[in-house]
Amino acid sequence: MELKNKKILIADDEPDILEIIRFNLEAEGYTVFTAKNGDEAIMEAKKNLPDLIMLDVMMPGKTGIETCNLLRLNPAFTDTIIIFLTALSDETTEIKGLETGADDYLTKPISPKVLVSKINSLFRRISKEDSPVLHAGELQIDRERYIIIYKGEDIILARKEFELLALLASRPGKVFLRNEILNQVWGTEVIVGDRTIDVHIRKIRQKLQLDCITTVKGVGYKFDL
Amino acid sequence: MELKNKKILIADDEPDILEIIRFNLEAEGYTVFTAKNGDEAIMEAKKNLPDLIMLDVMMPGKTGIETCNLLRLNPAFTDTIIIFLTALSDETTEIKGLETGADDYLTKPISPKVLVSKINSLFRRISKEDSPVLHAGELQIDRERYIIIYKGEDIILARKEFELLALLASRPGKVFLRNEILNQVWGTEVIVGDRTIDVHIRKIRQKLQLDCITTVKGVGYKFDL
DNA sequence: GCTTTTGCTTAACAATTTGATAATATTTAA
DNA sequence: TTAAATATTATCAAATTGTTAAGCAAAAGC
Repeated sequence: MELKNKKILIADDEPDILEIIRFNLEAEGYTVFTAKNGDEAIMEAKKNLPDLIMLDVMMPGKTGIETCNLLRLNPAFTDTIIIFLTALSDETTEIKGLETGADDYLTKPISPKVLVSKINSLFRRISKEDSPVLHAGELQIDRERYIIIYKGEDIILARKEFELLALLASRPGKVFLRNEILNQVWGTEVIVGDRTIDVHIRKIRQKLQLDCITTVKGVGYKFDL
Repeated sequence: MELKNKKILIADDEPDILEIIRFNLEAEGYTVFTAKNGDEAIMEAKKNLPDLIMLDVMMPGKTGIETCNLLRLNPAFTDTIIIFLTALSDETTEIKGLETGADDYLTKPISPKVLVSKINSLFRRISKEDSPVLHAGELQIDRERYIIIYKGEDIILARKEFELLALLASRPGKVFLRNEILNQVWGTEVIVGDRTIDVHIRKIRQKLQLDCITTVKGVGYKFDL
């Protein structure tokens, strides 16, 4: 479920719409934030730095278009995907032409399937990070295909091993404390013994045949090529 | 980057614009040709038979609109996608209304993201209308006739089996979470048991006699040839 | 209208993989 | 050196998926 590392902010004045969209996108594995109006959307955007922002065009206070223009003024949001939600009735050329700084638009009523497929395809086609592949030297970590590629060879890791390696490799050089690792890979509720991490680290080292994980005694582990 | 087998011709008198567009489209995997004016565009079009032609409206000599009209007279270009590039200032009703024989238009200044997404979506629209057949290696999935063709043989799958395979094959290599599968194939309202997906997967594997679906334990399934 | 077939789901069980632990060996830093 | 931390290994339980058969409803034949 937490496979997609993408944040989406939705702004709409109708709570029902917010919930429907939230439900469907969370089911897809996205992290969802919501806002009731343009001002709130801008605040949330600055706070959470979403990868995609969905703005209802007709909102009390600032319209979606005004909100979009304000967001685009901020360099932090030049690369953010912005899409509009519009009722069929106000589907003007302006929105159709996407001259508003938005990347796409959706018409209400929203079909969950269309919503999800559009969002997915936007991430797939527009996002600068087109593939969810993490490159670290000769090593590629493909979250989508759930495989490791080392020198062209596919290496298959079990889930915990994969998540653990992906975490470490997400910030090469950074030392992850054992606690951080436990929280990120196992979650906060699960309690496992002391040696569990070690065993998984060992399996990764074994399968990769590559000395890329360094032990920092008394502290944690780090990934380095 | 995936290689799209599509040719795009761009005509604009400003070399900078040509290069920006060329760069972005080539990065997307398109093959790009350029022309400095209307006459050159017509020559290049005849020579390379592009799938899409992008014409600046304001060009010395023939305007983009005149060029478009001339191209449309030639039967070779009746099915070619033609879009206009226009500055906001000369965004006349004529262009907006697309009464010119063009399929769409883009306004300058051009956002690379919008450009790429528009081009992609135009191709997507056309290709979907053209053939609802999904090719994946030796496998063809015909959404319209609801059949699978493998090495020339027709394989008939039941509806759920078909939809499941079509989903997985829509993005070869991508691991679909069980949740994603349930949402896409069964919908969000329906609740089915744990083993339902497995049973359908098994039937597909059985009927296809082909090891194309890989289990990623604890994660989901993926299609790979 | 009745029967047969087909498609879908479920349940029960088998097979497999994964992950955690314990026990032991080894390494490291003070 | 020595206590603490980590590595290694084997083992076992739990989680996950595979397989099969059966039940039922809807569709298709007769």
